[in-house]
Amino acid sequence: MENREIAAVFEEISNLMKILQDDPKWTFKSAAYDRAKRSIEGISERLEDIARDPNRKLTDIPCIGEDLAGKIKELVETGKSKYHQEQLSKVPRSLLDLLQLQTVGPQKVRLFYQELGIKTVDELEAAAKAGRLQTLPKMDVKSEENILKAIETFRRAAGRFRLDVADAVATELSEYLRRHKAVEEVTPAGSLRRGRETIGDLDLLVIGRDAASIAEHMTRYAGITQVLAKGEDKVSVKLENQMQVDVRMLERKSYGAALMYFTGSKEHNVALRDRAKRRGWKLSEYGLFHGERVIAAKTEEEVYKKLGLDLIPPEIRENLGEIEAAEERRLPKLVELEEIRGDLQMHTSASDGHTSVEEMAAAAKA
DNA sequence: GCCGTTTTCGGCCCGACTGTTTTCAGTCG
Ligand SMILES: Nc1nc2c(ncn2[C@H]2C[C@H](O)[C@@H](COP(=O)(O)OP(=O)(O)OP(=O)(O)O)O2)c(=O)[nH]1
Ligand SMILES: [Mg+2]
Ligand SMILES: [Mg+2]
Repeated sequence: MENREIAAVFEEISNLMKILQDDPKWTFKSAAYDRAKRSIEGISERLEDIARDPNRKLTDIPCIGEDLAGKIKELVETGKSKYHQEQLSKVPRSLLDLLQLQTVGPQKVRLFYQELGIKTVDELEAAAKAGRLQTLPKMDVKSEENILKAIETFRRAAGRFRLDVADAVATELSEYLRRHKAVEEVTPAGSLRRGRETIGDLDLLVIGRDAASIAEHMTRYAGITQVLAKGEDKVSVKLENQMQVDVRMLERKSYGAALMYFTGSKEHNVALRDRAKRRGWKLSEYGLFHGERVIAAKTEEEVYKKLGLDLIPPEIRENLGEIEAAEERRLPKLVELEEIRGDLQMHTSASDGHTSVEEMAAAAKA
């Protein structure tokens, strides 16, 4: 069984828990399955190999404890997890699709299912078109329209974008934003700044004087098909190529804390905020605070320093040990673009090449 | 369900936007 299949099972368990809500600690357990899923996705080695190796421990993997190690073993050995199957048997599996829709979370999935017996996206669409959703508590015409839009988006299933594609869009949008006179600085953040291979959406941090007029400027960009949300501090839009763009406006005095927040990852942010909290402080996108007093906010380096950490490069901000390394001043020195002299790839007779490693080496020497 | 320079039990990040909330719930970043 492949890692991504195991991750998919954990994701389903997490989502089923949110829908079922029959475990008193479902919020935390669901989050634990989520973290385990993300942790597994970041591992290059096959879990199956670790599970079968008597000298290795699955519990050495972050966010995997005794229980989840057992479930991984069970999945590797039998291809199934009893607990997963049990949870699946309680509700129709298609409810998991509903949870993928924007503006539809666990509470609404439960509401639609319990009140109207809605099990599938098609059934939800029919109910929305018939105006049956707006009669429900916490619902109205607008949220019903939003759901119909979300269903359209879901059917087009944009998926994730390659880093270079997202980078090109970010460059163009940044140029557009900078044309507005209230904009002082635009910094691409999120998974793009972390240099991930694929990008789910574009996150742009904008420093400027007049957030409201910047938001207005953003929503007038020509390539926009839908404005998902627009408030005083942030705007979310959908572009023609189905890419979502989240634009967050903040003041320059918060630049460092803001960039840390918007660069993430989520897991890294949660770990840092927890660390601040333990020290009696509070960390948010506005800064690091002791009560009302600002301890640090202007630069990333200052905020990390006050937290007792060396500046962590965006590429490794995943809460997979980098915080401990930064604390002990043993962060790795990452390879820089200028240091890359070229790209070399060779196939030898060990796989599908024609000559042996020895012959290749001899030819290279000659 | 995981995890530990305050804990092996008892916590688990913090804030913006939307809708109708009249004091907040749900969803999302
Ligand atoms: N503190 C905190 N920050 C969050 C949370 N969710 C997202 N963020 C921050 C960190 C993320 O890197 C950043 C952008 O959110 P995204 O959902 O776009 O995630 P990201 O860009 O990391 O990945 P993506 O490729 O878009 O799926 O916002 C959260 O629940 N808490
Ligand atoms: Mg993103
Ligand atoms: Mg985003």
